[in-house]
Amino acid sequence: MARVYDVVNTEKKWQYIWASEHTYEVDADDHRPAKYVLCMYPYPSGQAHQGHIRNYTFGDLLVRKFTMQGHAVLSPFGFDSFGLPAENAAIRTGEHPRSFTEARIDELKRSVLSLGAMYDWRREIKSHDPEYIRWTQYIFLALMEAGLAYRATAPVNWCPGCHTVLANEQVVDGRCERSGDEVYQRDLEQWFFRTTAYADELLDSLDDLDWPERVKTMQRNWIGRSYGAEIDLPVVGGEAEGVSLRVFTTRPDTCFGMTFAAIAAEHPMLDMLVSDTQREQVESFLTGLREAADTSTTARALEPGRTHTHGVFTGSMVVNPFTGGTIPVWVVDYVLLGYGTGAVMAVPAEDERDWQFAVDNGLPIVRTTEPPDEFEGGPWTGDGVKVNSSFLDGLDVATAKERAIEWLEESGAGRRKVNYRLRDWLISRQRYWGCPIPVIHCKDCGIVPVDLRDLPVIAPDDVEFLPTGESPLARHEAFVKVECPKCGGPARRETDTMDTFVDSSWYFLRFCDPWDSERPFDPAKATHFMPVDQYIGGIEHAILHLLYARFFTKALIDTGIAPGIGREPFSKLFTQGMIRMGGSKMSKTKGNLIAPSKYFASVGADALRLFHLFVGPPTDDFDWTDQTDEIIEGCGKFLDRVWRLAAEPAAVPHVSRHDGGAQAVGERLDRLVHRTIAKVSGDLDRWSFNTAVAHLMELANGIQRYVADAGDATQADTYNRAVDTLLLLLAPMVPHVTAELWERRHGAGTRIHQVAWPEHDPLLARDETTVLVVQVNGKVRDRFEVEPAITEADAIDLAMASQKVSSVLGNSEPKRIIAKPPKLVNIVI
RNA sequence: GGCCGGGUGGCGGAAUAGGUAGACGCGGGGGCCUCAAAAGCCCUUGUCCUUACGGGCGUGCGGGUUCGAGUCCCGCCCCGGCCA
Repeated sequence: MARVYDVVNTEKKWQYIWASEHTYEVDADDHRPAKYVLCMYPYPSGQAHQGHIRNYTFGDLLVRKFTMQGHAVLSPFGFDSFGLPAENAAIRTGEHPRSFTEARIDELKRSVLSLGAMYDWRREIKSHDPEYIRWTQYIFLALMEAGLAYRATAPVNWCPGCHTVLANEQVVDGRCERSGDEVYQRDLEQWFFRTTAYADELLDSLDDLDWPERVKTMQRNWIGRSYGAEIDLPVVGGEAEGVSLRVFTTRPDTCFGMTFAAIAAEHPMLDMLVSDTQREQVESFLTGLREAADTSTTARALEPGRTHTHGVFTGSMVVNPFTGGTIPVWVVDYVLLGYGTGAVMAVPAEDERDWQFAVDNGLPIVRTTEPPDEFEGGPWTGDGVKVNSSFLDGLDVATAKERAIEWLEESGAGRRKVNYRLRDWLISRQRYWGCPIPVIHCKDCGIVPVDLRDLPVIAPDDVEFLPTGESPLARHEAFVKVECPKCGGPARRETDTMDTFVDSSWYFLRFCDPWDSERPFDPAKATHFMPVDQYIGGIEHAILHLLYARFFTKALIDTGIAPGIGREPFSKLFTQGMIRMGGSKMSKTKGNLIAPSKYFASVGADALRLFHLFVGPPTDDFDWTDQTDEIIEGCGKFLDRVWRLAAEPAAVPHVSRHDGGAQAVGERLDRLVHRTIAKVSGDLDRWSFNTAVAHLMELANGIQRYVADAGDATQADTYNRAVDTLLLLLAPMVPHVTAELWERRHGAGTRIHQVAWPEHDPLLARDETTVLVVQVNGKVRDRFEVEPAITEADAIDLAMASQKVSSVLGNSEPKRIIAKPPKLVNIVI
């Protein structure tokens, strides 16, 4: 597409100027009020994709606008550079993950620079940088000392072929996605962060965050706090006689309806509970489960539409402490070990799945809540009067719950209990390309932290990447064999690395002071910039990343690493929509990436940025289609039009002829200018970028119309005011072309992005006239141009005088007239 | 199954407090300029009826509230997300 200016060189010129003038580098002692705008730091996957472009366009718009509004905006950039793809590539091609990753960082950085997005590159962070590793490890040890990092056995997805743990995403149909081996659950010693210690705070303080409700709801569900009771059911007879099976329930009011107990297949007590007569049946049930399961941890949870539950009797009986009666214990496929105690009291009458199970297996059903009259049968989970429940009879559900818990605590059979769905965060990965966990295992001293002076622990480069999947570190003798820091005896270094979510849980704090060589960051500098005023990223991080980052912030405050900062890291969160193509998310794996480089080289970064801003609401997903290139070209054409309007101010003569007509059109343009300032400023504040662009297009149309209407009476000052305002309002969106035009208009060395954001004059921004709509029975019949201050009486007179109205009215008398001056008069007949 | 979004021209979308539905743009049609084309500029473009003037219909479907509903309420269909 032919353009009216040299797009590529203009953009290169300004990118060079901005970098050399350090405009967007800010420090903690800056006198201007601080703002912190942050886009989620990316995994370096090579050239930027359109999702990145969209993200950084939004971020840069805010950075530049806030700067024009007088703020010192902290706008850092970094790379989440540890992770699986680099390691898998190493196994495949033999290339070291470091060189693989750094090549991709360079590529991504080039895209970001070509976009003209402004960052304080002095602060750049890479997760795999030894300095960053040092402080990540330092924090790990601090959490360990505070009891927030601990070691425990946990069931993991184990691939026997690869000798490694797999993440749930790596398990496809019960098999390892790479080797194809059948995956099974296995217990392994692993490191955890005690996220559950903050469960209540993580949940409760969501209320005050200016985040999308959707994200807050997802986090609330993920934490999943529920109030109820824990009940001990004593086992009678058999091997487990005298032991109690502990169950959790949110419905202690239904205890009198408990007709059996159900436990998860992995429950540690299961073996003890299985009687000799039932052993064979239970074994075959468990084998069947293993075969049927896809092995993700939630595998056997009910899938949509699944109506049948399975299980077998264990042969053991337990006592229902409320009734004193005995009930059977069944092992079932619908109870998961990970939730509550891994065992539930089954109340078929008041729980969907218990009902289904009781019906399938002929177990008794006892209602304890009276369903409403019109109820047709099945489980009733709502409120109602308690029945068949001894001392609870006649109460409503909420009161009965309280009474039942009181009874449990008095009798010692149970206690009030708050349960969470949230688990502690398992951070161990049997991987090479991650931050090494800085501990040493000594036979005599146990787990010994690496001395702070010896940090960072860096994985050696000379490891073999073999397609076994086993961590290369475990086979590296020189790395593994160490002296115990405590006793000096022979010891083994930990070979697991940390989940990459650990790196991303504190990078926004390191950005505040990335040069600190004494500590992770200076708390005073962190306090100056934190919290992040605007955090921008994809909805895919709505749960884990944001939850972990919140956990870290709180934990770093409580361990004394970050005293003084606010307990919530991100005041405002914006989650942008996805770019899709052919119905699926645009991604490298799907091979449907549209590289931005081709646009940088043709229409330019400004046109691409304008397109992303203009094409729809930033929250919405966007479908990339055949038509998309035409829209991008349209954005380029608009910038050409701006260029023609703005390039040569001298082309418009100052004519001192003052005829009334010319003055009126000039005034009309002035009003449009001020209305546009008001609208665009408001739209940008509420993230309505698409309408902001539309209003700027209208302003450009208005300027063109002004020249056409005023002809040789065009006033240079009126014209120039309008054009300058257009450029200023466009400057955060399309920085290169506006910077160039501004310099041409105002002289060498002038910088549009250092000019103050325009303010509107409320008097001028007000409409001089407005359209009064006249309706008859709600149908529009006529319109009049009126003054905004028109009185109700005048409006009605005007309406009644309308020819069109009277022809519709005919002989009918108006029954009622609703007047809402100056917008509307509705005549009802 | 539950919860949360969403459904508006040929297309992306606009309508901030219940008051002109379709801003702005893409695409289409016509014109000017040109030897011609590209670019640019101007007009036009929801749909149906009408030569025209004008009128009917129209925001997923069916009801309702209201002087007035894309917007609020009830029921339903479809799409997306999250959770079970």
